[in-house]
Amino acid sequence: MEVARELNYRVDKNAAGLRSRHSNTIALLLFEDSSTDESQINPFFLSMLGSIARAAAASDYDLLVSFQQLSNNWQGRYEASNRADGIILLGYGDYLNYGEKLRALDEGGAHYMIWGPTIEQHDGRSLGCDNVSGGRQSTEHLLSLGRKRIAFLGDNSPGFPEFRARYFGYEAALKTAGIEPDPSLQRDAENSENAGYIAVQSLVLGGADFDAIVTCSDLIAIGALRALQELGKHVPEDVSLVGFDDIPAASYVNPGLTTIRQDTLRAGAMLVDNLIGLIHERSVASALIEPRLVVRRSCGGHPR
Amino acid sequence: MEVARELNYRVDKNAAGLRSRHSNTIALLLFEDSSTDESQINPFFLSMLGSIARAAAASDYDLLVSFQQLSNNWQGRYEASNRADGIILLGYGDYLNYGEKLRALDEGGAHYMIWGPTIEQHDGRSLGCDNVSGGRQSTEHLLSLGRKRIAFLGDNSPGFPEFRARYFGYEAALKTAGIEPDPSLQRDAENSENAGYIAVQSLVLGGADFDAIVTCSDLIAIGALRALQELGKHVPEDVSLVGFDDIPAASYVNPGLTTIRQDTLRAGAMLVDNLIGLIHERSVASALIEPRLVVRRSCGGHPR
DNA sequence: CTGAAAGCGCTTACAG
DNA sequence: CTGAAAGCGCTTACAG
Repeated sequence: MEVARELNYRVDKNAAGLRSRHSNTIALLLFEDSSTDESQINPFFLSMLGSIARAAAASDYDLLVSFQQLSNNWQGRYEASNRADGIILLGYGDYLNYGEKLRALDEGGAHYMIWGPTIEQHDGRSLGCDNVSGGRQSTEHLLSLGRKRIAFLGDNSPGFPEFRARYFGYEAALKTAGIEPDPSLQRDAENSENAGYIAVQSLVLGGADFDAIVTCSDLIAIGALRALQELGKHVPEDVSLVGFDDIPAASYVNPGLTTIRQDTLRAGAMLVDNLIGLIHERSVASALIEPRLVVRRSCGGHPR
Repeated sequence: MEVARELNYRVDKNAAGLRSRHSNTIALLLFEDSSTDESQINPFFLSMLGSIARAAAASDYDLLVSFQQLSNNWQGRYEASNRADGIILLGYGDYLNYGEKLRALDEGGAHYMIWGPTIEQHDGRSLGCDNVSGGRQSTEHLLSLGRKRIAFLGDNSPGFPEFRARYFGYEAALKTAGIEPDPSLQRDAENSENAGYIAVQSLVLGGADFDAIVTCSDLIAIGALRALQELGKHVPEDVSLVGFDDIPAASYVNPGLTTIRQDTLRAGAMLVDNLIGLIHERSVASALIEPRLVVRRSCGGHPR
C-alpha cells in the first residue's frame, strides 16, 4: 500500500469494469424539448442535475451527463455498452413517445429511473412529485384569497402526464369549492416563457373573464406575467398568479412569484438511491414527493 | 454487421478502453466556493456545463460531471485511472490554491483545460474571456452616460485573477477618462448575491459618494441592487449598475440588468476542442474570448 | 490484404 | 486463509 501510494497507483477503471462487469457509473439523460433553443436548458432540470450529481458522488458513483432529443437512438448507448450500470431519465416532452424507448430498455435488461409521471407498468422505476397535490395547493391558495375565475395554463393532454395531474388537482380543488371548471379558461402550454406569453394573449384577446391563473411551471408563469403586464393587467391586483417548480427566476421577477416548490434535493437523492437499488436487484417502490406552496407577492393577500 | 444489428450488439466500452488505452470521455470538474450553499450552483457555470455537454457530444465524447471542492483530492481520480482522457476545470475560487493541484496534474501527464484566468505557465491549457476588456467596456458605458463616481465590487486580489483583470479594465477606462480610481469606492466581494448586498451596505453606510457601480458578476450586481433599493436608492436614477456574465436572472430583475455577456456557447466549444487537441498531442494556443455589453435598464440613458 | 494471436489490467473463482 | 491462474471483450501488432 505504501509503495502504491508512492507510485501514485490508481486502479484502472476500464480493466476493473471489464472484469467485474460493472462501471460504478450512472448515466443522466436530459431530454430537451425540440422547441427550446440550444442555450436554454430548463432551470428545474438543471437544479435536479446538481442534486443528482451530489447524490451520485455520495454513493461513489460517477455521473455521465448527456443532453438528448427524445427521438434520438440512446437506448443502447449506455448500459448495453457497459458505459453505465443504470440510467436516469429527466425531461418533459411527450411521454407517449417514451413507451417504445422504455420497452427497448426493458428488453435490454437495463436499469433505469424516470423522473416525472407515475407510469403504472414501470412500478418502482419512476419517481415524481405529487402533481395532483401541487395543482390542488395552488388552486386552494387562490380560492382562499377569494379568487373565483381561475384560469389554467398547461397542456393537460395524456401525452403530458405531469401537467395533466396538475390539472386534475386544479379541477378537484375547484369542485370541492363548488365551482365547475370552465374549459374556456384552460390553455395548452408547453414548458416555456413563450408558451405562457401566448396563452395569456389568447385568453385576454379572446375576452376571457378571469381573476387568477394557475400555471404548470414557473417558466410559463413568467411568460404569462410579462403578457399580463404588457396588456395593462396588474399582478396581483387584477390577476393573481401561481407558478410551479420554484426555479431561481421565481424570486427575481417583480412581483415575486408565488409557486409550488419541488424538493429537488430530495428528488435527486431518491432517484440515485432507487437506481442503485435496482442495479443491485433490490425491489424498489415508486414514490411521490410532496411539493409545497411558497408564498411571494404574485397572488396578493400575503406579504412577501 | 446485419447479425450484429439483429442481436443488438454493442462494443463493450470497458474492454475497448482497456485495450486501446483511451476512454473517449472527458471529465468536467466544477468547483464550488465552500461558501455557497449546497443547492445553489453558479448559474454561469451551469450554462457552461450545457455548452460543454453539447460540444463533447458533437465530438463523440462522453462527459463525466462532478462537483468538487477545490480542496478535495481529485487530481488522480479521473485521468490516472483511465476514467477520462482529459479534464476540464471550471470554477472561481482562489487560484493560488490551484497551483499545487495543477502541478500534480502536470506530473501525472494529465490533459486538462482551465476556464478563466490566463495562467502563464500553463500556456494553451487555459481559456478565458477577455476580462480586462469586459471591465473596460462596462466602465466606459457608465462614463458615456455621464457617471463619474464609479464604485467597483469584486475581490481584486491576486487570488482572483479574473476579478482582478476586470478591475484592471475598470481602472484603465477611468484613467483614460482622466479620473483617478478612488480606493474608497472598491469593495472585495466573492461571487454571490450576499457579498454584493453586504458590499453596498458597507459603501452606503460608510458614507461613500458614488453614482454608479461596476460589479464582477451578475450575482454580485443582483445583491447590490437589492441593497440599493432597500436603502432607498433608485436604480438607475440615483445609481447606475452593471453586472458581468449575463446569467438568465439578469433579464428577470427589475430594472433589467445591463451586463457584460460572456459567450458560453463558444467558450464550451473551444474548451472541448482544445482539450481534444491536447489529448491528441496537438499544440494548442491559449485564447481570450471577447465579451460584449448587453444594455438593459439598470444604467439609464438607453431604453430596453 | 487477411486472419489468428497476443495482451491491455484488473477481479474472481479455484486450487492448494 | 493464501496465492496463482483464468478470463472479462476488445484492439492492435504481427505472421502469413
